[in-house]
Amino acid sequence: MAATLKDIASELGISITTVSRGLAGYDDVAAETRQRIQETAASLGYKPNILARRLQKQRTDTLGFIMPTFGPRFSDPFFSEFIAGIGNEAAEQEYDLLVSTHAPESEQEKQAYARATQRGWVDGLIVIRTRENDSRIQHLHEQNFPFVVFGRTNLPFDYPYVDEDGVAGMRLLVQHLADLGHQRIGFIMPPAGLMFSQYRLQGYYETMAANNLPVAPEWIVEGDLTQRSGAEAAEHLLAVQPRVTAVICGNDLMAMGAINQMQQNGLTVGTDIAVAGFDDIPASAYSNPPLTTLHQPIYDIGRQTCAMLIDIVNGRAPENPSVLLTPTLIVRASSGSSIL
Amino acid sequence: MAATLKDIASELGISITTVSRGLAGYDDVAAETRQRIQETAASLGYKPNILARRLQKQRTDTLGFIMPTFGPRFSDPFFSEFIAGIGNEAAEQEYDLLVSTHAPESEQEKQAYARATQRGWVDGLIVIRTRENDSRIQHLHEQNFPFVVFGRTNLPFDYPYVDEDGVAGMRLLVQHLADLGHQRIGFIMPPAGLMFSQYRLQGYYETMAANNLPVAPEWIVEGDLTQRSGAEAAEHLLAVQPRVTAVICGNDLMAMGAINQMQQNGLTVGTDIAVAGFDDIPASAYSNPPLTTLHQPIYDIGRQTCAMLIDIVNGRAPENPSVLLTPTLIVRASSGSSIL
DNA sequence: TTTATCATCCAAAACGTTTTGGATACTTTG
DNA sequence: CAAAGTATCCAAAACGTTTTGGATGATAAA
Repeated sequence: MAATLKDIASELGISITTVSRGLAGYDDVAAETRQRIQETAASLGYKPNILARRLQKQRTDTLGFIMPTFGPRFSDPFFSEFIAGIGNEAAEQEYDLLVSTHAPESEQEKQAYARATQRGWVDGLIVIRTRENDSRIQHLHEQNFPFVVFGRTNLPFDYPYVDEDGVAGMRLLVQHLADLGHQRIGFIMPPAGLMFSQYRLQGYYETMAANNLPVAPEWIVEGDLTQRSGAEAAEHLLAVQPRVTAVICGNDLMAMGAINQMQQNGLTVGTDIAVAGFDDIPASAYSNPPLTTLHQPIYDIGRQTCAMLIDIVNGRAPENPSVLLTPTLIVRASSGSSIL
Repeated sequence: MAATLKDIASELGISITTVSRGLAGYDDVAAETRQRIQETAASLGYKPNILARRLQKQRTDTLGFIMPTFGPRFSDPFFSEFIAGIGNEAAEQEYDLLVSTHAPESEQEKQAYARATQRGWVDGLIVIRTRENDSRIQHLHEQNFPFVVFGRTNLPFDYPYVDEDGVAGMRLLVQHLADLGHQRIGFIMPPAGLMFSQYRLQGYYETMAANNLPVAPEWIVEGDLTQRSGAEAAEHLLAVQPRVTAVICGNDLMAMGAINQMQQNGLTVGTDIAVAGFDDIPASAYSNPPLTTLHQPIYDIGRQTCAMLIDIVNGRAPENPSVLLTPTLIVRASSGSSIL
């Protein structure tokens, strides 16, 4: 059905080699011959078979991205934006992007990584949402398979990564609230197994201490990054007396859940209680009240991560294999004004 | 470096054929031989080369999905959820998912579709956000390339699709508002080029007429599905006198932008003015006020679309190649109570 | 005239798998 | 004992490309 090099060659009565080289633009084929090759190729509707080409070239020109997500009802806008970032960068550099979703630490996830490191699947992988002693990174490192991580982990070897400085980010948030006069500041933290939770928790402790503010253990509640868990965590937090006057949430989604819960409890967010998020997803500017948060350039991080991976896949050393970005504080109404 | 069938064969002093068939589980290889093959394969860390296998089998076991998105700052949660749906279904049926993003109707998008229909790229494509005389569907149909559409278009041939009944959906929304006593109902519609806009607009007109409610042209404003455009559209709408008492938005994101804008203008949404959205993204339950909207099971639609495509790719006729789903109305506080 | 250079072409190998169509030797059946 | 069946194996072709290492004849330089 579909035309191959052989079809063009026999149509023209020349060799497959010449057709291939003519199409590829080598200069050892006469201009006139090339012309005829191109014409026949066009008239036959020739399209190269990617698989054959890839098999021969021993590379897939494809990057892989395995999203670590829970359950079906899943729609963190973070992922849309991140995929757009890596996808656009990949497309510009003529790479394909293979995407799959698996629950973190699940058997399927392990299998997906095992498959991905098989020869011929993808040339490199992007890893996100790092975990403690991240088994994925361990595996990729052992297999000596090309990868770049968005995030860091506590494994005793080097690997290329892009990450935001979670400690610095939390410092900005806590300091902002402390400056407004808050003394009892709660923290709805992301899942403890995630590395960025640890950095943010560390930043929280450090900055509270730096301001001579005590921390009660009940002020720290763990969520799972969904609105629902934000609401539940807020419910717990509000029951603790004396009540916290400010709450920092591990991401914007949980912040929105928390705000909703507080409002249902009759509190006015921004006045009775301050709330801050983390991520600055587009929705955070349009929530009611608009959300104080930390801006992370997810799209750009995606691009940068992907660009770094493409460098590595091509054997080029990235100029900086350890990128640490400082997020910027976005103050909106949810954190209110000074309560002093 | 990596072990191949040839390595195993020469190690064992048997033929490649036998190794291949032994590994594949054919019964024309002795149990004892198979045993030895498996052991050597394991000890050599053999992993089949996917490309070679695919080239031989003449299929990629890969599905493609080209997201039609604008600009960089893009994070419609719709896409995360849809990708999770098709991704999980694909993974379960052992298919890979190739994802890329391109601006609708752009040159890159055309190229992406042209590439995707090349032999060896993907076995089938999923198309979403259908447009009038959708060139993508036209192209795929002409090429006789396997695809399934989420949405419909106005082309004069049949193609497999899953869609929600936009007319019925709008009927539910308009009727809900009409029943509450609203007579001047605005519509922030999605981009006119998208087919679902047309259905929703049609449902709007029909149901307004069915309730003997006049429609002023100024009540219909077009947005681009982002919060920002929802806010801008609301600004326009609020300037029209006599003011509308209710606004239906083409998706939840625009509804949130609109609500935000109304609140900035000092209106209390749910009391002074009613607002409804479309999609029921998770955030809509946690907005302030919570959003009346139409629920669409995006994740399930993704799964269903993908399952249908896999059927088609394998030459199985899907039992129902034209699925039309009726969304369900979710009433929350943003539409308020009766104003009569 | 001989040698070197150049322009143009191509046969064959290679990438790593699966499938086709037997071959071989051994066992069972009539 | 011959014929048929069975179990086990494999050489070669095929998938469609790119690359290697020349071959050929014409032209330019010595």
